[in-house]
Amino acid sequence: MIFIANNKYDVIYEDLKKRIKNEEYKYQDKIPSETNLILEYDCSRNTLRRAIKKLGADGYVQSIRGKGVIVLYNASLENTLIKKGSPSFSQMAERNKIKFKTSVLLFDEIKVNKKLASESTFPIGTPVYYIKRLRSIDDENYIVEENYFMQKVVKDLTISIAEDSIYKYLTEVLNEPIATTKRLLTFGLANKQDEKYLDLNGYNAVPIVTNYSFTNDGTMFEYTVSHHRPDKFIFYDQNDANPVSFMLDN
Amino acid sequence: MIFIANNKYDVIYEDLKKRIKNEEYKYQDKIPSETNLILEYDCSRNTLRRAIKKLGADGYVQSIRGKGVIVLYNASLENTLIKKGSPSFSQMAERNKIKFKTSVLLFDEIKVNKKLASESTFPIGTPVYYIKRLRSIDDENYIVEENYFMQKVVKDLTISIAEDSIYKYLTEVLNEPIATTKRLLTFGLANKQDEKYLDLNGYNAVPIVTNYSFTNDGTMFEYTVSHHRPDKFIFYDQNDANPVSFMLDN
DNA sequence: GCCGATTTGTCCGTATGTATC
DNA sequence: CGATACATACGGACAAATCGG
Repeated sequence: MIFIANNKYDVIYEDLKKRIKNEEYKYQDKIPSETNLILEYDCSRNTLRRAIKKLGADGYVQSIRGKGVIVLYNASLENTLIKKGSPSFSQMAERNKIKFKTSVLLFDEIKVNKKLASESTFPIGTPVYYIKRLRSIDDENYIVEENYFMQKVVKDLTISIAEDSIYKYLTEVLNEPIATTKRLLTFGLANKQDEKYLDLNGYNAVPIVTNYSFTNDGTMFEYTVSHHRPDKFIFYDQNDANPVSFMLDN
Repeated sequence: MIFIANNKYDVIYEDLKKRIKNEEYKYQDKIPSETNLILEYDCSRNTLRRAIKKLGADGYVQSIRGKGVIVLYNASLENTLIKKGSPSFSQMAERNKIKFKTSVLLFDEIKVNKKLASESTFPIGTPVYYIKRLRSIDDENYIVEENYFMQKVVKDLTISIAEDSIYKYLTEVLNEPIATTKRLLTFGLANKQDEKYLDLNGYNAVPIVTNYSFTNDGTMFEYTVSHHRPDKFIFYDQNDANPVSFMLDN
């Protein structure tokens, strides 16, 4: 899949990113000043700064007032990260890019009961699809997950759609893009289902990702709990602002 | 600690956030249009949009072109998240806000060898402080961590500083703020040190957070590996853009 | 189905403030 | 102190999506 940048600031962002990755600007180098880049890209200051800001948010550069913009991207760091885990296996991108083989273990229509309501925040009585699926690649199982989808949003779901891609069905058929996902990562002792389906490889616990997804118009329509294979799980973030992790303290 | 917003857009951001949290604008409501908010806050469109963008990045709202800006923040979802883990225990904020009791298990000055170089990306031969520390609250141990700090940046470190807060020393004494941290989260089988210090509570594996921190001028000066208590570990993010998680596939 | 009003998205130009050297 | 660099803020123009009449 080729990424097409439609906006001017995205074009500039992609171009600068390419230069950094090609090490035209290396780790700890300064990139050219705003003034020079404005001339080069023939754009306004706002547009250029927007591109720089995005590079910063993605961990490629760091702006320093009065000095310039410095490259943080470090090819050798990137290599050690890639050694630890192949980016081909991005969970963020999983929905639309990676070809998981998906087996549907259970497919049902239920109404939200009190217990499910308290963990999902769906109102009691909401009609939802309840699905259990197994995700695998090359006959190795990586994820066992339970999905709850609001029937009001994800209309006329079938097993064969659930075996393909519900995300694709949502965006391409129902024309309902996913806007935001809030995500919680915890670790839990493996249950019988985990033992049955996942190669635990000596671990007695698994990473658990809880997802709350929102449609473009702000409705929380999905609640999903995924149990991951523990030995190959990696979570990476290069952000400095938002992600917050903490521990239970009860 | 009281947060003081210096900039106009931060003042607007904080005010709108407060209104959302007070449920003046509730989940799925539209907030007033740009035009109205510009009048209310007596600001330019750019300034207002900057505040809105930040609210979006933090997961509070979602903008929809042609329609408006919709509230995603859901008090009841927030409550279920808080039930799972107290935000008082934020790892992001850990460095400066939370009072961990810190015991120094080991304090040494070493030069980076080949093995350390390959996992940290410090150049071979770099002089670093090598520190092992145990973090606890109320006599319960939560984190065992190994730090490597470049001596060129973190000058004249002592055990008593390491027992207090290296972050505070960096910012307040050396006047060297931390700009960015890249973070990797994995799950590994517990070693003898984990068994000795952490209450594993039946788990045979622990969450491992690997940190690469950069100074304001773009130097990677810290490499840290933290082993966390597994039963109470939580990682939360409400972002849709950057964080990427994936699994090893070798 | 079209049109006009409303709303957010993109882009431009300019002025002023602040930090660095 | 002056030159350079990024940060904040203002205002205006046009594009694109949505919605109601």
